[in-house]
This record gives sequence, structure tokens and C-alpha cells, in this order.
Amino acid sequence: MRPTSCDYAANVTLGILEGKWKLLLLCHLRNGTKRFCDFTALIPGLTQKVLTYQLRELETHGLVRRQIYPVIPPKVEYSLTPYGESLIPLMDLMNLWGEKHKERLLESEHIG
Amino acid sequence: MRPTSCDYAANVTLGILEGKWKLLLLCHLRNGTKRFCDFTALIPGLTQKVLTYQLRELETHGLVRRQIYPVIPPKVEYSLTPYGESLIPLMDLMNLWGEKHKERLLESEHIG
DNA sequence: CGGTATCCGCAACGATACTG
DNA sequence: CAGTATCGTTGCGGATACCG
Repeated sequence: MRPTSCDYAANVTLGILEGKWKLLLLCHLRNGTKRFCDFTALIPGLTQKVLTYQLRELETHGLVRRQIYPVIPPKVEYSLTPYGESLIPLMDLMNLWGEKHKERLLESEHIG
Repeated sequence: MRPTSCDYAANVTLGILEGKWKLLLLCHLRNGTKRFCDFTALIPGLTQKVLTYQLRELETHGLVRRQIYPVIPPKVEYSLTPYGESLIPLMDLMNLWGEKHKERLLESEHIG
């Protein structure tokens, strides 16, 4: 049943996915476990502070697991939890729609 | 093929859906054409300025059609475009995941 | 290597008042 | 009825420097 009130459940999902880099982080994690420095290498323009912040939020929501190895120098691994994997169909659909949208923009540009 | 670079298409979709009230507006439009004042009545806490802003963005992206009737007092109707309707499967999936997430939160609350 | 600690700018959002 | 106009707040993201 779809809502008539303010607390539309889809908004909860949006709130969790919102964040400039979160989808991209999740996308990279689909390819396997990553270390902190992997992200900064993979994603130019992403600073340590923001990366930390977004990873912490993903962890807080249970989408990402943070595994700390007590070694020197420090080693921390990030991976998708099963719960995080449950977002994969949604991510794929968002990706698909986004691709179509980009095509659409190109067409209207071509015509206009 | 999933991206390794920064321009992840899912982010495009996110950018279009981002906005505190957009999903809710789209959701209401699924039930049929709405007038400006319908939204303010349906959604407590939503001011005219913000409503205007978000509707204009949805219109700009081609998701919503704005039909102006040149009468006094003014009458403006908003409806989903076919392109906007193409988002329905995505909205449903987001809603579904959001519902599951809320259940999950209740459970962990119950346990903790 | 994997973070914190500060400081700052901007855009989204909100409150309120006014208008054709 | 369907908006503008103005002003104020807040929080995300970015820049930079420092730490165990």
C-alpha cells in the first residue's frame, strides 16, 4: 500500500543512499573488499575526511563492514555486508535509469 | 558494465530524486493529477516556496507536466509524464527496501 | 596507513510577508 | 489560487594541517 502521509518509506532509502560518494563506494565494494587507501586511489577528488564520514555512515546503517587489523602500519578493510548486498538490485536499477537518462539528454541536445 | 570512474550513472538518478519532498510529490502524482494547493494540503510542513522549487525541478527533468489554465483565480495542474512514470518501478523498489529497513530497525531495537 | 581536528563556503531548506 | 521576494539557518562537502 502506498502512503498518503509524510513518512514515505522510499525516502528512508533515499536518506541512506544520499551522499555525494556513497553509491560509488558501494559500487566499488561490489568488486570486493577494499582498503581505505584503495578508495582514495580509485576516486580522485575524494578527501580523507569525507571518505571517513561516508564510510562511517554506511557502516552505521549496516551496509558496510569495517574490519580492523591490529598491525603497524594500520590495516583496515571495508566490505559489503549481506544487508548491503540487498541494495544491489536497487543500485542496478538506478544505474540503468541513469544511463537511459543520459542518452535522453544527448538526444534532446542533438535535436535542439 | 559497471563503472570504475566517477560518473556512476546511478548518481545521476540520485541527483534527480534528491530533494526532501520529491519522492513524496511523485508518489502523490501516481494517484492522479494534482493542483498546487492539493500538495500543501496533503503534505504538512511543506511551504509554498519549497514546493514551487521542487516541482520546477521535476518539471525541468521532464518527470512532471505543468498545465496552466488561464482563468481567475489561477488554476495549475501537475501530472506525471510518461517519462516520470518510467521511475515507478524504481520508486516501488525504494519503497520496498525502505519498509524492510524500518522493520529491521524495529527488530534491532527490540533486541537491544 | 588510516585516520582527527579546524575552519570555511555554499546550496538546500525554512519562515514570513507580499502579489497578480 | 498559485505563486514571488527576502532573510536567516543549517549541514554537507571541501581545504588544510596534524597524529598514533
